[in-house]
Amino acid sequence: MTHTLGPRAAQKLQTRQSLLEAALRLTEEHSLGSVSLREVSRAAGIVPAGFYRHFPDVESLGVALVEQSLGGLRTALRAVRSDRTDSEEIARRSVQVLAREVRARRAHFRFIARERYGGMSRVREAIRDQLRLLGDELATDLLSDGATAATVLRRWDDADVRVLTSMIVDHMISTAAAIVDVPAGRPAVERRIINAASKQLRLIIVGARHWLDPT
Amino acid sequence: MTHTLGPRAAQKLQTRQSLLEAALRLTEEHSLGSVSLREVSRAAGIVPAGFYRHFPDVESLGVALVEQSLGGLRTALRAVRSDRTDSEEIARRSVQVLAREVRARRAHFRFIARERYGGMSRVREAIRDQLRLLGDELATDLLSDGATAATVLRRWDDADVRVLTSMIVDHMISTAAAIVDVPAGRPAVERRIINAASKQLRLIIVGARHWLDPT
DNA sequence: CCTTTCGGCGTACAAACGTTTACCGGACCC
DNA sequence: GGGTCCGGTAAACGTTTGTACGCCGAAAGG
Repeated sequence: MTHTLGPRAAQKLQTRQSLLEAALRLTEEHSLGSVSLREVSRAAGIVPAGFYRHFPDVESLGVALVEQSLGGLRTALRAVRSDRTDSEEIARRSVQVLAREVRARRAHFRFIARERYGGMSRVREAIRDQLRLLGDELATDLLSDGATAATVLRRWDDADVRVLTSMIVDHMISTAAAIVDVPAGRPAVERRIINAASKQLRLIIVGARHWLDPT
Repeated sequence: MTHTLGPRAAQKLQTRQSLLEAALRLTEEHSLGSVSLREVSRAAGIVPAGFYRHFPDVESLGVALVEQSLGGLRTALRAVRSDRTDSEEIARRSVQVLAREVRARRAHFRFIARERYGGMSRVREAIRDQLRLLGDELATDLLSDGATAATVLRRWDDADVRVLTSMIVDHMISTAAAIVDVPAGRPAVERRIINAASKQLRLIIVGARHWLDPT
């Protein structure tokens, strides 16, 4: 039901995408708040006034960027979890997929890490919303019928499950930020970070498994 | 051995402090990178040119701010851990102290959260160094003679201990960021965050305790 | 006491900024 | 085929920016 758009709308979308990519490129150096409207327009190859044909201000462009970035991660992670149910396996694969995603779209994740706490308020808000969604999806997956984690987690309070999943999501984003921060072309350092992240995630899982144990 | 300074140097220190506080106040709205030299000078009550008498640029001011902020947290946490040795107790008290510190110097922590990934490179670097120190101190405390955690952790690989402590430090900063993000005057929300953070920290501890368990 | 030091002031300037306004030309629609 | 829509352009505006220069007056120091 996607109406194929005429050359008109297609060209507009493409320019919009140029703006998004330009902003992404520029945020590798300073945060979005200090990227000027003129700067991003220039990098996208249009005149400053043209910017307003797509976004009312830079902040709105940021919100669009958030949705594009984290939306992609969400669908990627959903795919990972759909075919496997063992929690240890899910953990290991999740970190792998995260690392792959980060490598494939490094600038996107740098942007998210940058703006999560540092950005303008509407951008921060958009990120928080997307991360909440990520946590919700993780929770329903962990509680779903096939999941081995479900046998443990079903004995938990619902709120506690959310505490767990939000911790996992937080850890995921921290890991992404750490990977992004590693200087380009140092695979050894990156591997060390991924290794640590896997251990940390497994540690969370072990903790969850023994959460209700006596002593 | 602290030479009491004349009115000359005292006044200079005070102006410097005004600059730091002004920057702290301004970073509640935008990140340091988009705070202009003129803006912070104006807020501190001096003329733009006077700024150069204290810092060569805004970034250097940021580095000074990092040391003041995280230095304070480090000494506060050191005090907490020195008199108690039970890990569960340490965990609970650490979160309490963190919450107290955050409440007492909210702007400082907002600044750290903001700039940790979003800031200018030298500022990010300074934060990373301070957090590494925090992790190191935590590691030696946990391995020290009196600590109950030591009986478990001494069986670990050193690198794994560092993986654990860096995770705890990360979690601490995330918690601080979350507390800071809560709209002012909503103690219920803040309490919920602190509660969740305590549970998460305990979960980490439980995980660590059972780390080497079979299955 | 007389000189040096130095934190802060005032002025200046070129550059970059956000935003507005009028205009162009090709896709769009009837 | 003719009128309308609309993405992009060009020029102009008032502001704010970073940085440089010379000056002042009081503390510091011999």
